[in-house]
Amino acid sequence: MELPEKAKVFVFHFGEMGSRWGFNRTVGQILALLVIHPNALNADQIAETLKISRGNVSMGLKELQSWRLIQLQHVAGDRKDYFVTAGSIWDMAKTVFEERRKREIDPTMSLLRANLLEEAQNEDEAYAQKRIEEIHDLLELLTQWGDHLNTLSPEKLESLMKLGSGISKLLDMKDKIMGKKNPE
Amino acid sequence: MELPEKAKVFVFHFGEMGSRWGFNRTVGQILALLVIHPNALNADQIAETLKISRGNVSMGLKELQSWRLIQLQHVAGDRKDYFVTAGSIWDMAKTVFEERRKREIDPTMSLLRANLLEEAQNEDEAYAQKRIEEIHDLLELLTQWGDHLNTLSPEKLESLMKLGSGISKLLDMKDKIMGKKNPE
DNA sequence: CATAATTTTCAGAAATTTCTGAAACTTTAA
DNA sequence: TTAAAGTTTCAGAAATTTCTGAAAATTATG
Repeated sequence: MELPEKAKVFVFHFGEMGSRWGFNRTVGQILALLVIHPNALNADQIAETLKISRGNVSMGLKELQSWRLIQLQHVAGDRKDYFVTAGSIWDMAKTVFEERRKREIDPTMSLLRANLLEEAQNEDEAYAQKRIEEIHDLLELLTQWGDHLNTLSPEKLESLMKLGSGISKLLDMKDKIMGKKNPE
Repeated sequence: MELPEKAKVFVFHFGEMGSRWGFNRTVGQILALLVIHPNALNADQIAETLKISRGNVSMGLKELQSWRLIQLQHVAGDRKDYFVTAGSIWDMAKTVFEERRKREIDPTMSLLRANLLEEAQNEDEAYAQKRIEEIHDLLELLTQWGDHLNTLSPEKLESLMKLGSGISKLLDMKDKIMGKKNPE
C-alpha cells in the first residue's frame, strides 16, 4: 500500500515527534498511520506501507497496546489481527498524559518522598532538601489538578479551557462571593 | 567534590528522567546538580563531581543556557564562569513548558495547518484531514489555554489549581449568573 | 603585545537504541 | 492430529546518540 505524499509527511513527522512523547520513531509512525487510516490495518499492511520489518511492527504494536493507544479488532473471515486507534484524539491525548504520569511522575515522586524522609546531615543537605521539597510540591499540585480536571465532563472541561481570560474574572467573582479575607 | 549518597541518587534519577524532557543524561545531571547545590559552580567542578569530560560539560551548559534554565554568574576574583539555575523551581517548570512548546508544538501545528490547506483528493484523504483537524484543534486549545494561564499571577494560578473539585461548582455558578441557555 | 587561563569545538570512540529476519512459538482449521 | 497461517522473540547488525580529549579559539592579565 503506497501512501500519498501528504500522508507520508504527516506520518514521518509524527515519527520524529513520537520520540519526544516517549516512544521511538517507528512506533510513532505506526500510530500516525492508524490515526489517519479509515480502516483497521494488520501487521503486514503496516510493515509494507512503512517499509519496516515484520518483527519491528510486532514490537511496535505491542508497545502501543501497552500505552492503551490502539486496540485489536477482528475482521470477519480473516484470521489476521487488525488494529485501530483507541478512542478519539482527545481520548488518546488523555491516555498519553495518564501513562506518562504513571511511568515518569509517579516514580519520581516516590524517590523525592523517600529523600525527604531522611534527616539532613548538614546545611548543604538541608538546602538540597528544601529544593527537592519544592519539586515534590509542584509535581503534587500538578498531578492533583490533572486528576480533578479528569473528573470533569468533556463539555465542562472544554468550557473551562475556552474561558480564556474570563478565568481571571471568574476567580475574582468567586473571591467576592465567598468573602475572601485579603484580596489583591 | 564528592557528592553525598542522597544527592547522587537524586542527580542520577534526574539524569534518566531528563532524557524524557528533551535533553540527554548528562544535561539532566548537570541541571539536577545545580538545582540542589547552594552555590554557583564552574565547569571544572561540575566535570569532577559528575565524572564526565570537560568538553561534555561545556556542551551541556550551552544546552541548558539555550533552554534558559541556567544563568552565568561571575564570582569576584575568579576568572572562571560560574552557573546557577535560573529562577525558582516554578519558573523553571514554566520555562520547560514554553521551550517545549516552541520546539515541538509550534512546528507540528504549522505542518498540520499546511496539510489542511490542501484539497483532499479522495475519500481517504478527506478522512485523514478530518483527523488531522482534530489534532490541530486540540493542540490549539491546549496552547491557548496555556497562554491564558501564563497571564495569571502566580497567586491566582495557584488558587485556581487548588480549587480542586470546586472548579465544577464555580463553572455551574458562572453558567447560572451568565444565564447559559442549555446547561447540562 | 605575549602569555597564561579558560572555554569551545569537533573528529573519532564508545555507548545506547533501534531494527532486521530467521527461528520458535501459538492458534486455527481441515 | 497435522499442517498451514499468523505472531512473537531475540541475537546480532545497523543506525543513532552521546562522550572524550586534544587542538583551536577566545578572553583576561601583566
